[in-house]
Amino acid sequence: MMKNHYEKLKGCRASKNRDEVLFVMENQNCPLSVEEIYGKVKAKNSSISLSTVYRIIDKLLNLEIIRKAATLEDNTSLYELTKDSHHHYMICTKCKKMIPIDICPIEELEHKISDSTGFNITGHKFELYGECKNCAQKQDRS
Amino acid sequence: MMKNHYEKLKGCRASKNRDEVLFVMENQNCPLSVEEIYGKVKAKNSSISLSTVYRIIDKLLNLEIIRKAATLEDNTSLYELTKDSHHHYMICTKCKKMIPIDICPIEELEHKISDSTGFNITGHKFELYGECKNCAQKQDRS
DNA sequence: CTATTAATGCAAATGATTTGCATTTGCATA
DNA sequence: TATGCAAATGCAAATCATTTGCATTAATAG
Repeated sequence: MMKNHYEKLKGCRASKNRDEVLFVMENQNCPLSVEEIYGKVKAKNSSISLSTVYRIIDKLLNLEIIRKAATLEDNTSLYELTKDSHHHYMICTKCKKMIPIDICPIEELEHKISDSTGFNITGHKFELYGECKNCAQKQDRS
Repeated sequence: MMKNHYEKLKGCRASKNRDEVLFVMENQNCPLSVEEIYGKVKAKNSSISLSTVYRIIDKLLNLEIIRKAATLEDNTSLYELTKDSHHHYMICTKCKKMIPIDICPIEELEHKISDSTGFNITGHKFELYGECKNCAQKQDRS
């Protein structure tokens, strides 16, 4: 029975399923879809239902323990722990590999734009799509 | 019967529906969803089916007469004419109003990132979300 | 004018996500 | 420790944007 160390979960009732989801997300180096999390939790043994994963994700989002990290071109959402540093991704449209981009060109822009428009910016989306080196090479052969 | 002036449609068979869709998009100052286009075309008179609009959008995308301009937080896609200049939007999460941003911080970045990673960047997504001045004021009263 | 095939309409399928509802379970408290 | 309530869960059904199968209509090449 793992003990989680999330201050933000203080008010919450204990839940094995939620712990499993968090465990999966802790031990991952890139954002995951709900379906992937579901698969990984089940693979470990635990029976869990897909809708439960969705509800856990929803709760973790509200508690800001996780954030939506990116959206694939097919609109599948990917999530990552908030404690991981903020960054954006380059997403290969072929193999779906995600490469973190260490630059966030947006934060400084937000202020400028916010000031000049009176728009209260609460979030932003920034993703690059393309082909990773691997997939580009594969295609050369065809 | 309007005559369209799209070189790119040369190979295509004439279609009143497609003309209507293009007409709607021409006379619009912000990106539209498929549902909105559908509504506007029908409002004018013409009977058209939603799936036809989807197919027309698909074709216009392929011909690069339109592009996907943004995606709302609920994943609805919005489209605009390619001939309109490339820009991004600030989207009010309350009233859905879209305010174009005249800066695209990404194009110059793309080269840098492309060079350093070997990633062949073909597209990007950049959107700001927040509350517009109007909606922020309304909320103050509550 | 006629054959070919793109364009269309309609209903059903998809796929991610959400929700209703009955059941289980954590946990505070009697 | 027993009891009750609310949160967590499972399952199936509902949603919602988008796609697709299939039969029909219509544009246009020859």
